[in-house]
Amino acid sequence: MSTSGTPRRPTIMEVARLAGVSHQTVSRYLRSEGGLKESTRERVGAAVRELGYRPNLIARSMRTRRTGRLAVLLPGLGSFSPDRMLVGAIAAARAAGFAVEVQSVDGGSGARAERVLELADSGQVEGILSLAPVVHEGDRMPAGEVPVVVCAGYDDQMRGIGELADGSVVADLVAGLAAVGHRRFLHVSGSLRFASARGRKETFLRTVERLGLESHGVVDGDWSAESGRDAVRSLAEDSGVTAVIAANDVVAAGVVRGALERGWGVPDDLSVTGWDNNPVGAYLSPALTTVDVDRERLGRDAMERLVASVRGAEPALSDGPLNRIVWRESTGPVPPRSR
Amino acid sequence: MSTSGTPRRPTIMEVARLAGVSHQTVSRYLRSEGGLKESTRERVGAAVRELGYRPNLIARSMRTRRTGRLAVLLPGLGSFSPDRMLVGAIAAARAAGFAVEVQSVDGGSGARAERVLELADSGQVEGILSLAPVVHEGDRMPAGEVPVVVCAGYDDQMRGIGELADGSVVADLVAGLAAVGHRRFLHVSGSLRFASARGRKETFLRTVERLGLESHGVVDGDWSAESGRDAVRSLAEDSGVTAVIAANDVVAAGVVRGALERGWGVPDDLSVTGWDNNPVGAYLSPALTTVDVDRERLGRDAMERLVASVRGAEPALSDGPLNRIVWRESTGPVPPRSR
DNA sequence: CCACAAAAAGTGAACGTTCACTATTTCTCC
DNA sequence: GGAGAAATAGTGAACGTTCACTTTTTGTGG
Repeated sequence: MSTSGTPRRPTIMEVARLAGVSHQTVSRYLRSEGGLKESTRERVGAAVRELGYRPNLIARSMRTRRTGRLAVLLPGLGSFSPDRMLVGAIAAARAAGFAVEVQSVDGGSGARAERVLELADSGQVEGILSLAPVVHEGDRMPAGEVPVVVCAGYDDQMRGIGELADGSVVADLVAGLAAVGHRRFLHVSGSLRFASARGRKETFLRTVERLGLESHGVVDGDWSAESGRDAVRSLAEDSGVTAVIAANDVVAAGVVRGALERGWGVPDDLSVTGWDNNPVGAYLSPALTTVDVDRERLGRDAMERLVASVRGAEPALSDGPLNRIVWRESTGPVPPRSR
Repeated sequence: MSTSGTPRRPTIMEVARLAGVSHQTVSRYLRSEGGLKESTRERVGAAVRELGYRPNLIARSMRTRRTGRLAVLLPGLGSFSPDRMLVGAIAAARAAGFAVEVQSVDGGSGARAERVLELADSGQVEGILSLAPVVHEGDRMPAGEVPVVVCAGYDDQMRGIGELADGSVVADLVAGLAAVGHRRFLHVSGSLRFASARGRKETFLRTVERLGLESHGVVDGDWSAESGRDAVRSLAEDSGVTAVIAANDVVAAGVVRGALERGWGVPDDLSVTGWDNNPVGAYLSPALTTVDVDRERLGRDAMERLVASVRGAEPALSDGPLNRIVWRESTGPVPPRSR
């Protein structure tokens, strides 16, 4: 316990005095700018350590007009759960030397657009990453200064990462089922306000066409189990559908339930796939075939794009598989007599 | 598009000039400090609007030595998923006028303790909320200046909120099962580094004792399905256990699986309860009895404690039920012949 | 109408750093 | 060893706000 009231933190000036140099030299030392004689560097370093000096980042921000802070926007409500993505995004930001300010915005993509503008305008952050859709009305785009990256959003910016990667796996899913005889498919999509939902839907349709299969169509859902259950309920008895690609595991759980309620066996009469690898899905009966997504990497990649954009550089995106199909019991060969 | 390069933002000085007052008067206006003549207030307001002036919060921070920012620490890895809590915490912080900086820390509680110290020391945040355990080695507690609240942590600070509330529901769960005849219970806990896991365990033991029931003991798990499955596997044939309280839904799914594998019916031979209300749990067979937790409120309450602590006030915590038992198919009356 | 108090407004410095210069020291080469 | 260049170090101002005062204006009672 020190005896004085508040033990004011030492400043660059005090370090300079102790080291016997000018404050500017200390400043250079702190920015590790080079151009310091070895002996000087050591003296300053010793002074810094002796005083326990730590730079005042706010004062620095004030002078440099850079905050070293990026904002991440989270959807406030709803089933979309960005946890792992957030962790990945934060890790990437930290690795790049940025702090992350997180905001969560209730309401739809319009509300988020408002917040994006507000943030861009505040001068508090150097870039903005939104993990949910953002729609800008008319010309009210954010001022040119602050880059914005939207993940799972309307913007096309993520197309190179999320959508295509997503897509290829939907294609694999369909192809894998086709390989065991399935010909007629149904897709229950997620909320189409999400790029991920749109991407999966489009890829589904493209793949079915490309492989010469039949689509019984797409039911536009909302990521809920109920939407999956309803989709199966409203299927005609003679629809001929033998495989359902659900938007995620929760929807798939609803599809399975709906099928069982109609007396259809899964996978004996109907194969069902999910998405997300919800740990509980492995314990459904039948255990759910699903897609394990490296959400952390998804967030990391998005953040890397943002950082690159802030710095005016090219993003260095990671490679390797982002999604991995986990085949389990809810999928199987097509039934002998197609229903 | 303006013709100049960067359209520097207007400062308080320019507002003052336009309004024909001193910069100090503008400053007073901005802080809505009162003591301004109505006519003056209007003139300044008009100038602010005309210039589109927005205060430079960094400059303000520099002078006031307050950042208006709180930090939230997230566990980097592991099954613990703080998403809804984070959303709640952020909402509460925003309502109180604070921005939130989120950090995620890989590694154990020791690593988090390091980060807490680093943050407390940085002068960048006025308070720290950790959503995962933090253990301080020896005397290296954070400097007195910056309040720290640990949610789901070793600290006793949350006891009034999380643990007791949790506890009461475990008691209800056990009592509910006892009411339909169960006498001998097993608890599969979560990782005991989490206060929530410890709280549920303690309450389980206390309740069993209080109601004059029998505990077959507690298996210390790690929130994983495997730990639940193992717990059931290693149960003696004649253990007499008819009800298992699992730490969460994933563990419960493992317990159910383990029971079915041994040929025990759920709930005919064994009742199983989970925790978290994982949406997929409703579609397990049997559908999982679980506890629906208002995680958002959990986060909000924790943040409210932090804000109160920063301001030296008493926290205004919300009331109403935090947890709600959802009875489903995985629980039922005790089997006629107790195994 | 004046003395005095209270209210309103103004003045200059300070917060802790970096920027844009200038001054000094050190090195290199003939 | 000395001129010139390069490396190193120093000086003062500036970033945009609020703090701690001081000055001016307005209001009040005798």
